[in-house]
Amino acid sequence: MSLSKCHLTMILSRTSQYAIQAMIYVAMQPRDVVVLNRNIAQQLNVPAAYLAKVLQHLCKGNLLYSYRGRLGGFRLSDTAGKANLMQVLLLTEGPGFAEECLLGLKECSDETACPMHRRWKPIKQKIIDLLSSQTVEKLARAVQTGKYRLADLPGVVIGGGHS
Amino acid sequence: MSLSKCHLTMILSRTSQYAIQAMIYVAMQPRDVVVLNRNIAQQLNVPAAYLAKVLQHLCKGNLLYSYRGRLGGFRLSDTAGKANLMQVLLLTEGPGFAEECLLGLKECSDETACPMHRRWKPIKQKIIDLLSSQTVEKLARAVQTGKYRLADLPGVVIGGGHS
DNA sequence: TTTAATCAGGACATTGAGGTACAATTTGAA
DNA sequence: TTCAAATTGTACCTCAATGTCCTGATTAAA
Repeated sequence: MSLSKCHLTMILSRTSQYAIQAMIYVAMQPRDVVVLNRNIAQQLNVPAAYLAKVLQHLCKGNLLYSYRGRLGGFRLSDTAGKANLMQVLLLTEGPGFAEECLLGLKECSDETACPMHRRWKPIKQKIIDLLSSQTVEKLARAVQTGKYRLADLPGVVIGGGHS
Repeated sequence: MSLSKCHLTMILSRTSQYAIQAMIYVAMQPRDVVVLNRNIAQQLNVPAAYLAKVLQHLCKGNLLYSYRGRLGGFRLSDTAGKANLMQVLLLTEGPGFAEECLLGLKECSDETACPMHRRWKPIKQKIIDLLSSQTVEKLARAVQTGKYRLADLPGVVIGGGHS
């Protein structure tokens, strides 16, 4: 019986969580600093090889710039600081990830709804509003003040790249 | 690259969705009617063999009674009508499924929080409140009025068991 | 020009959720 | 007593998400 031993998804995939954490971490660095995948993975305590793929994806979506070769690494794209979490999730979860019916019906709209639809809709909207209102920059600053943590380790360090 | 082709989970696993749908469907039947797994699966348009496992699980959690042999089937347990969705999800998602940090941190509480914690917490509470307030019986009645749909097919039929 | 460091990308391994198949068991009815 | 119909339980299959590994391309510095 493989039921009820679930991985506790609740909204965001592991991939999306890594993506958001990484974006925040990169945004915490000075703008002229290029950060290594290795350092990001270390600081966030996530698997480096997998994180590399996620970062690659964020590059394709123009949220990060990557530099190859010696002294290479990643840095925030010019517009990424103002990017909100919905924009990040658009890349990692795919478009329309917030459209789904709570009970899984293929058709579930105001016209033809599941019995949870009416009460679920405003909550879903609140989630979307929250994710849309939080920018990468804003979250990075929140962590820098020391009030919040990013990784499981307390006190994520600034630096770990080369200028 | 297998990223961004996700299955659009958003909160509930397929298993949980099946469980809730099935509970509502069974609750729509007259109390002395025993419903066949086959009929539930047909009406809800979900795979019967898998649904059987989910139902089995709901029996272990005392939300359903099952009767074996000829004229066997499932019916609501004595208390299940008053059961709310959190109680169903407790079985399918496991305990503590609503505890997790949005960004995936192992440690994320009021004392040591991720940068989303403060704003996420009230929304999570709203979700929990909603799921706690909706009982199986209430949802079943809502579908019976015809205002809401349960399955992808419009108009789920009552009956399909034997008394 | 060589070398070291870094990302890019493909191939592969692992894991768990979702799904299928079938034998064992129980039970009502002929 | 026998049989058919039903659940139970177990074992397996499939697939996508996650994670690992390795080779190649690229670049700066020695």
